[in-house]
Amino acid sequence: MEDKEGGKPGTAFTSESSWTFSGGGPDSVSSSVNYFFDKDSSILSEFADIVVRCSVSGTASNPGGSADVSTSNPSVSSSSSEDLPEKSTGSGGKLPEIPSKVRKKGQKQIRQPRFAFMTKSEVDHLEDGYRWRKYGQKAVKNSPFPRSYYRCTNSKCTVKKRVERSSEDPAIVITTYEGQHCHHGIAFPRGGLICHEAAFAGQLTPPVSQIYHPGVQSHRQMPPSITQSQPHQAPVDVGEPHPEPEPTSQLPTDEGLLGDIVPPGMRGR
DNA sequence: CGTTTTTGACCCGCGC
DNA sequence: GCGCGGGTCAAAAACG
Repeated sequence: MEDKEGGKPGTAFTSESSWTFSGGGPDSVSSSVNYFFDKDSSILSEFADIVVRCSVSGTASNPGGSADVSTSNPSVSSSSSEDLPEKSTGSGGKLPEIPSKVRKKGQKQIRQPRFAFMTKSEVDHLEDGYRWRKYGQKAVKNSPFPRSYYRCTNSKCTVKKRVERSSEDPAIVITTYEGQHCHHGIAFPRGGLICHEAAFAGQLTPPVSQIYHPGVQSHRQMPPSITQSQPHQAPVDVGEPHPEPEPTSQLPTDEGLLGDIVPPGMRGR
């Protein structure tokens, strides 16, 4: 599967996008964003340190994204920061000899910085510039949609990603990144670099302001990312495969979305 | 042939 | 203490 072209996955959104970003944990979440999926918010808050909620689309329930963002909320959990000591991600755990897998899980793995955001997209797996390998899928209790677990293909990188659809809105994809990439991005054979979004994903720690890079698009060298049931997304397209990052205008793909996620306030900063 | 996806099973943490 | 839900691993299959 590799890449088929990352085509442009979904893109149904075009209208305005409203973003709500909250950093610093649940507190902020509750305070700033709540108009869209309450439930989700709880979920997100659960996730964690940073939660970025983006609702794109049509519903436009948002007044304009202009503001709710607390703006600078660099409070992005400082705690998690830094690189976590390492996680072996459970993988290391499975020792063939040990009857009971002693995974890190047992040790209560250290919580890695997590970053969750919601995206309205048809595809579940959003491209962020990194290569991910799916290692599991599980049915979620409250949602008819299964949750997929991805891990960065870089052997040295232990970043994980969780993708699930909102039970409230199937169109909303909740992506949660966990951990930080220890590599710059993937240098795909095609020669692309990584998009900042990816970086953003990997740097959950730093101030959000840096996280978002609207201008950056990606050169999708990654697989379409359609996982699971979705055979292939409709060729929506809007964009061209040009490697040149566009100023965030119309981001055709999810990645674009990511790039677009930047709340107005943040962009400036 | 190599890599990724799929699927079932196992284990752990938490709540009741 | 038991059950439920969530998260991860591993083997097999599929795909490029």
